[in-house]
Amino acid sequence: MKGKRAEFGDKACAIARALGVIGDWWSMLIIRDALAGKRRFGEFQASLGLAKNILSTRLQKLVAHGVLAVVPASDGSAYKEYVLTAKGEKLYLLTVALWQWGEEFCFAPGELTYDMVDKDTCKPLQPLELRAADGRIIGPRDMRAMARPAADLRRTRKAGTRVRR
Amino acid sequence: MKGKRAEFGDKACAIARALGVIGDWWSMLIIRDALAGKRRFGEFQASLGLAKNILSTRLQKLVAHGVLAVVPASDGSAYKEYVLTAKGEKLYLLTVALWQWGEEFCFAPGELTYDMVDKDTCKPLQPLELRAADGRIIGPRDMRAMARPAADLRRTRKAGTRVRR
DNA sequence: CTGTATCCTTAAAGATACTG
DNA sequence: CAGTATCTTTAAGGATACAG
Repeated sequence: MKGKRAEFGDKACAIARALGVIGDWWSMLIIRDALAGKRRFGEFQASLGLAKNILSTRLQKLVAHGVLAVVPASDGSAYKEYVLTAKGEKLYLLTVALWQWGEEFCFAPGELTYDMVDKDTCKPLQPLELRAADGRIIGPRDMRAMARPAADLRRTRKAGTRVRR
Repeated sequence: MKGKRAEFGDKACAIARALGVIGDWWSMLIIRDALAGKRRFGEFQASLGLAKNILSTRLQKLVAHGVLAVVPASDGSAYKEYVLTAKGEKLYLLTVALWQWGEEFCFAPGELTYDMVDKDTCKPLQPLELRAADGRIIGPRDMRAMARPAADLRRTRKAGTRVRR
C-alpha cells in the first residue's frame, strides 16, 4: 500500500495481481456497494464515509483496471454513473468469500450483522465450496499450485470491458 | 491502510471486518504461502521479498487475530514456526477466489502463471460456484444483504484458536 | 538463521476549499 | 450534487544495524 514499495501488478502469481487491482481497504467495499446497486458518486461516499478525493482516486483506479465503467447518468443529468463491468461483477465470488469468512470469524456471538441472501427467497446462501474436476470437495490442504501456461482456460480479454445492464 | 484513518475492525459489515484482518497487500500472500506449507520466518521472507520488519509486523498481526499460531520449530531448534489456525485455514476459499479471478482477468493471453490444482490428481480445480439454499446457482445480481442477528449460524469462537497439524 | 529495533522516505488517507 | 485541486498528517513500507 505504500506505492514505491512492492508492485504487485506484474507478479507471476494471480493472487498478487488480483491484489494489485482490488487489494486495498476501500476497493472491495466499493465493489460491495456496486454489487448492491449503487452507482452514483454520492451514494458511495455516503455509504463508505471516506474523503471525496480518496473516493475519486479509487473509482478512477477501478475504471482504469476495467472493473468499473463510467456511463451517463440514468436520470438524464449530466453526471456520471459507475457500473460494474463483467470483470467487476465476477468479483461477487470474492465478495461472498470475504463476507462468509468475516461473518464466521469476526463477530462476537450475538452481534448484529448483515447476511447475504438469495434475492428471490431471502434465504441465506450456502457456504462456498471448492470442488475438484471430478466433483469431490476440496479442503485447504487438498490443493497446491502448479505451473502452466495461462492461455488455455481463460475467456477473451474483451469480456472485461463489457458493462452491466 | 493508513492506520489513524478508517478503522474497519468494528464495522457492522462482515466484509469490512474481514478486511481489517487480512485486507492489506501482504497478509493474503502470507496466507497463500502458509497454505502451501511454509512455516518459517525465512521461508516467508524469501518467498515474498519484503523487509523483515514488515514481515515481523504482519506475522504478529495475524497471530493476534488468530489466523496464525506460533508453535515450536519442528526441527528441534529454538525458533518459532507459524501455522494456520482453523480460522486461517478457512481463508483458502478466499485465496482461491482471488486466484481464480486474477487468473481469469489479470493475465495477458499466453503469459505464464500458476494454477491451483487438486493435490491428488493434479487436475485444475473447478471455478467456485455460489449456490442458494435450494442448490440453485447464484449470480452476481441474484443476491442482496439482509439484516439479521449474527448468532445463529456461526460455530464456536474457540475454533479459531485451534492449530493445524 | 531468527527475529527486533531504529531511522528514513513517501505516498495514501484525510480535511477542506473550490468549480461546474 | 458531483467532482477536482491543494495542503497536511502520519503511519506503512523499506533499509539496515543489531541481538539471541
